[in-house]
Parts: sequence; structure tokens; C-alpha cells
Amino acid sequence: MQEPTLLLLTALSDQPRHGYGIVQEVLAISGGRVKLRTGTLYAALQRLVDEGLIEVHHEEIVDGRARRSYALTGGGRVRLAAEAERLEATAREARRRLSLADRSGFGPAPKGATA
Amino acid sequence: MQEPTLLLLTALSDQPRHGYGIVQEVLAISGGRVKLRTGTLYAALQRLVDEGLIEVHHEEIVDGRARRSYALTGGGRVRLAAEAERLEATAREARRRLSLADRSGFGPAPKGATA
DNA sequence: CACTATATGACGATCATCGGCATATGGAGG
DNA sequence: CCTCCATATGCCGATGATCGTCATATAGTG
Repeated sequence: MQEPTLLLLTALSDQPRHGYGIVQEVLAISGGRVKLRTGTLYAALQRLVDEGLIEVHHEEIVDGRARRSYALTGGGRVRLAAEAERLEATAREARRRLSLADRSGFGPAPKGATA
Repeated sequence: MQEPTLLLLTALSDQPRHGYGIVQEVLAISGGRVKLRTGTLYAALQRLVDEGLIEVHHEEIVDGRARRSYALTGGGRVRLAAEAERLEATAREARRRLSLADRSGFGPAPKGATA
């Protein structure tokens, strides 16, 4: 699972939102770093519904145009928790190695080291 | 940056390794979850060298075939640290929201909740 | 003899994301 | 009045990382 998809699920983790609201929320969560393209958004929504990670929470037709809000399913919740755990484990391992390398002298020696 | 690439950088963060060694190390780091395909591996190595995140550490020709080991560059080290931080922040936010939702009653209510 | 481990590399296919376009309404600024 | 921006949904072609497989080579095990 990629970052945009993960952030999308995160945006739905506290309450249901519609497409545009998800874009805003992801933007906020990521500190302005990730702006979901609508192409990414609606393709991902469709995919995630198909996978059963999210579902249509509310739907109405306004001026012949759909207006939908989406919510995380139980499966989506479980999946998001699992992904978060995986991410954290990966990040921890990377940091552990980087600090080990610093101490052992391998690497660029951040600032005025033994070498 | 995707997970396989991130794990590749992590595999190089404590010492230089050659291609096959990276595959083994990534497998170990990820707890057997991620087995880098050679297609992914050598394409990624080329890309990362071009980006300056890794470099060829040692190279020799054995039976007319290259044998190279790769090492993280200073830039790669900085980048990996940044990615780890980003991952951790994302994971933290996902978890925070999931637990908030549990408390507020939104969501599937993991096991025998108020509803 | 077959299979696995070590080891490098190319090729086409797949899939998520990107970037832009189309459409529609309502409000603000010039 | 007209243009721009925010709100809002959705399609489509291009890009790019990864997947899956094939090719090549040696050494060891069953």
C-alpha cells in the first residue's frame, strides 16, 4: 500500500468524509505535503470499496450528480492499524541502523568524527 | 519512495552489500515479508546511483561478469533518516485517530463496546 | 540428474499515481 | 459583467516503480 492510499484511509479513520473533504484532510494530515489528485482519489476510492476497506456511508443525487461520503469498514480499520504497525517497525529499524553506523564509524560521519 | 526502495536503503545503512546480499537482508529486515525481485533490485540500484543516494563501493570482474557492492552516500543517509521520520509521523497519526474513533464510538467497536 | 543457493542482469506486463481536462454551482473581487 | 477561486465529482492518457519471468553461470546437496 502506498502513501496516498494510506493517508486516504487515515483521513476516514475518525469520521466519514466525501471525496473533496478527503483531499483537504490528507493535505492537513501530511502538513501540506500530499495533495491527492482527483484521478488518484476516485480511482483509489473505487479500488478500496472493491477491496472492502471502505464503504459508501451516505449517497444522494444533487442535480443529477452523485454526492457520496465514505467510511472505513471494520476490515479497513484492521488494515490501517496493521499498516501503521508495519510502517513504524520499518522506520525503527532504519533509525536503529543509522545510529549504529554512526557509532561504528561506517558512513559519512555526520560532523567532525574520529576519521 | 516505495517500501522496497526504502528497505533497500535500510539494508545498506549499516554496511556495503552486493545485490544478492541486499535481497537477503531486506528479507530479514522485513521478517520474510518482502522478497525483492531482481528486476526491482537492479532497476532500483541504477536509479538510486543516478539520484546519488547510493554509490558503487567496490567493483571487480569475475569471469567477465561484474561483481559490485553498493554503499549509502551521505545524501542517502540523510534521505533515509527523513523517510523514517515521515513514516513514523504518518503511523502515529493513523494510530491516534484509530484510538480516538474507538473512544468516541465511531467505527466497528473492536469488542463488546457501549453499542 | 534435479534442485537449491549464490550472483547479475534484461524484458514486458501490471498497477498506483500523476497531471490535465471536463462539468457544475456559488461567492468574492475587479 | 466577468473572471477567479472554492466546492465537488469523475475520466483519460502518461509516467514510473514494482512484478514476474527468462537468461546466464558456478557449486553443492539429495
